[in-house]
Amino acid sequence: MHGRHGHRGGGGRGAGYGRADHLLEPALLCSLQQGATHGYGLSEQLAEFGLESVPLRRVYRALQGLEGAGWVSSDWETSQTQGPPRRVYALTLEGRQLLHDWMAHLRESRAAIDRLLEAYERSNGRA
Amino acid sequence: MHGRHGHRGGGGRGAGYGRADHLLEPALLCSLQQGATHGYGLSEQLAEFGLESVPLRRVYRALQGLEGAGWVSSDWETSQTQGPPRRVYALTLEGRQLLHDWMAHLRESRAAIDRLLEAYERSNGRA
DNA sequence: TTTGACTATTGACATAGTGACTATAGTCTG
DNA sequence: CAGACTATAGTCACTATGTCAATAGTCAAA
Repeated sequence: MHGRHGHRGGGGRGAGYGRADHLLEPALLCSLQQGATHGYGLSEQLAEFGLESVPLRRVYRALQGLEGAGWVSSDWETSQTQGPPRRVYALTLEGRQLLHDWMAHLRESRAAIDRLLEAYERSNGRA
Repeated sequence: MHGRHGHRGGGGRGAGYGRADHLLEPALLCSLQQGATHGYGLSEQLAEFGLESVPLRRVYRALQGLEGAGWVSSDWETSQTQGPPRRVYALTLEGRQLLHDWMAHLRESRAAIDRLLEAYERSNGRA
């Protein structure tokens, strides 16, 4: 049996074994924690996390997935835009919980990376 | 095949956002650095890196991919096994270089995770 | 010697995730 | 009006992964 972190029913994203998986979704949720925004704007905020080169298409898809799972909700904003209508996303309560869990998961990922890095330097006889 | 891993040289390469991805391949290369082994054995060694729940099938596939790219090489070992013949993998020189690059990449991933974790704790008003 | 547990690798098919290209459409500036 | 920028989404091809199962050798107990 796999030690997956199975909670939250949305069948979708199977993070599976991979400790150090996508940073995109957690980064989006983290941004949304500071206030609702639309995908295009979020895409620009990703630079803060070093995710500046994530394709826009992927940001939108991630948001659609997050919404499908109930972790964010969206509404159209038709005025006050600098272009066509925007779909503005907001964190749901469940999303807030997920974000919390996700952060714990990331701490594990970081620990796994550390173990690997240490093993490399050890067996490498130091650089 | 495994398109990515544009690594080495070209600063460009599509990466960038995919920071914290697979630990499996680097972990395999890291293990192989300490001596050649077969997939089944490697699969057991993965526990050291916290990757105990990676499906065997995936380990084999990863090794096939690594070999296809020239980063490891393999030979059959028919005697001295505790079962059927084993395919024993060894790091190539290119694999050694890749491992080095990969570790640098992992340090970046680690930093990205840190940034995210910090942003979370900051905007979260601390837990 | 047959059975079952463990070792060991791989094939095949379905499905999920991604990249690249394309379509649509509103706003703003000149 | 043209053209740049804002803003979101469809589609298709390719890749990665999950899952089930096939194959096969060794070893120890019944």
